[in-house]
Amino acid sequence: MATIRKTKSVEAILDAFEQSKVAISTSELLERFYHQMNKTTIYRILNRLEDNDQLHSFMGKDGLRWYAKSKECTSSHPLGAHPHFQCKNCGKIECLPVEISIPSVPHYKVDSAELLLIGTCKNCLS
Amino acid sequence: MATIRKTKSVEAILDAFEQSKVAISTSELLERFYHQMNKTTIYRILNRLEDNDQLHSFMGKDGLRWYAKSKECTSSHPLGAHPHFQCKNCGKIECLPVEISIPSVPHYKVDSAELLLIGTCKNCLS
DNA sequence: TATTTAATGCAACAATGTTGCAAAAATTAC
DNA sequence: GTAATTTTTGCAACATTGTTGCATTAAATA
Repeated sequence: MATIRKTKSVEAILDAFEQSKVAISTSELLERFYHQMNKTTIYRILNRLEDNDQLHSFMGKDGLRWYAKSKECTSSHPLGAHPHFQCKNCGKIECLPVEISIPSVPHYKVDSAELLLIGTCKNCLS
Repeated sequence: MATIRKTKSVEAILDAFEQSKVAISTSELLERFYHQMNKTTIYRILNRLEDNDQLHSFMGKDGLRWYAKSKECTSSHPLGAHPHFQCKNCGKIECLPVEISIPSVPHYKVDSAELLLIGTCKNCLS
């Protein structure tokens, strides 16, 4: 695995994730960093950070790709998967700090799982 | 809910799902029906059939949208969700005939869930 | 400092999906 | 059956998301 250089662009993107408690969609990242760096660079940095396990990505209900920083828990569990929660109202996605048990399927080899819960978040309920 | 007319295009697409045991990605549907109907028509039929609960859709790991016919089980369970299995090797996605229990999250209202299992399918294992 | 390696910008492209509008097809009313 | 209404379709144009090749720049190493 090639090492990742901490360039200004990489730092800026990593910083966005440090600041954020929720996942960030690619489209928001594009908007946010469009003036600082080329979109190709944004995509490439996201890919690199995901390859490097610093970020993880998954698809939202609407077809957007979302990124969030990988927490410790991710690496400590081989089949480690935490669910994501997408709010129908505000659209935000959060990583839920819960471990889910991945069902096994007879005759199939299951490596990983993605669970997306859809509903209304704490904020939008009140 | 507006009624869906069973035009030739609609019949052709529904037929594809009757024939298929696995889910079908949008890109495959586009390829398959490109010569029979316009791509706008394809997208619109898929949307209509999903609104009508004849098909359900979900996102694959790679960012493609997949469709499969809704089985009886879907409507009988309000939170009804069956997991999907995507094979890393052949790329196919199947609906698993298993019911999953959707975890509840304190302070959140959960309406539905999508579970995508990723691994190697029966076919590719042998 | 020179050399090597990784990262970036840019332009072009590809795939997926949406929109408005006019034409065609299917229903319904008469 | 014909006319009026409603739904569906085709088409062109557009928007968004993402990728690729290549030249350039920046960072790390020798």
